[in-house]
Amino acid sequence: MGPTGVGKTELSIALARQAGSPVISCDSRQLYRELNVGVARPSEEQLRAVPHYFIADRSVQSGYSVGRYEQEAIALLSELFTRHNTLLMVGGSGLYIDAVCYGMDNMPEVDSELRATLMRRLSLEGVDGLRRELRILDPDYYSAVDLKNPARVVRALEVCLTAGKPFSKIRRNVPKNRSFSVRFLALTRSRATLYERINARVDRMMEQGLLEEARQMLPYRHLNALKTVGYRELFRYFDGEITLHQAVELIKRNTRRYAKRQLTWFARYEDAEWIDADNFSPAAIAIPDA
RNA sequence: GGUACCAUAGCUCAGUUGGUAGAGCAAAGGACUGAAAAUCCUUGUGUCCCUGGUUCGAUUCCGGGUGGUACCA
Repeated sequence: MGPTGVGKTELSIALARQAGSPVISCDSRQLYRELNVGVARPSEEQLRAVPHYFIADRSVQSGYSVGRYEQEAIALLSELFTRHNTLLMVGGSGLYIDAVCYGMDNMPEVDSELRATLMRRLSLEGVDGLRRELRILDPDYYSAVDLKNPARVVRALEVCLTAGKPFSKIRRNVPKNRSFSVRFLALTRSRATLYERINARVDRMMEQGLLEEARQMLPYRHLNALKTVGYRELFRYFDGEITLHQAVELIKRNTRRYAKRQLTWFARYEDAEWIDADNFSPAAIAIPDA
């Protein structure tokens, strides 16, 4: 794991070879085949060097979610573990990492109409109305949740309404038993270097055709998959709301902020081994017998 | 070379009728169970250019210096 732009992809190839493992991606955006330049997908060459999973193998229209990822990843792992002792998982999506390592509680499938209705109510009455309803349906969660965060309130409500019981009764927060043990390697760099790399990478993405890639995604801008740094800013440019230069600067800033959020997330893995990518060689990591 | 104006946070600037200062942006810290590259919360970081003077006290007023900008030569 590591923040975006820290150098996970490059390192992953070397480590995968060392471990005799494929690379199992844990990235909520590189999943999509339509997203390439903007999500810094590994190069053709890198993909050829080692087998990769969960890279570019579904559509932005598939309505993917962490829940599906957990199921598919666990199924894949148990299949691969029949042939491997050590598997390498690489990615920066914290929630996806948690889903694999600790599991998600089993939640009902929520009808997209219900979500849409709640979103409509959100824009009409604000969070207040939704909060009041949550207070009735799930007082426990109401007192625990960040009530200012509409995403949290909406999700809790839709689960309550679908399941017919409180969200907090379903969200048990008990780690699942997994048949493997996990070693967390967290890559980091000095903040200054990380931010320089991010800024430079955004410029490179623009040279590599991010603008055109984003233009082709315009019809899908309402999908969750496209609520992504690098695309949404360019959508605003297409709308004539900001200049191209402004869009690029915003992509850099928002990517930096994203990296910061990732670092905050990773900081809670108490047993993570932190690796300074500024001076490091793959050989420094001892991979147990592959 | 002369005249005028400016010099305050990383940047752009406001302000202090003399009691060591605050906005925007950038940034920092945090939360997180099917949107997660998402969503949300909190926070002002400072030789007020340097140096003398006046004053109980100067970032503020006065002199000098340095740097910048504009105009005139």
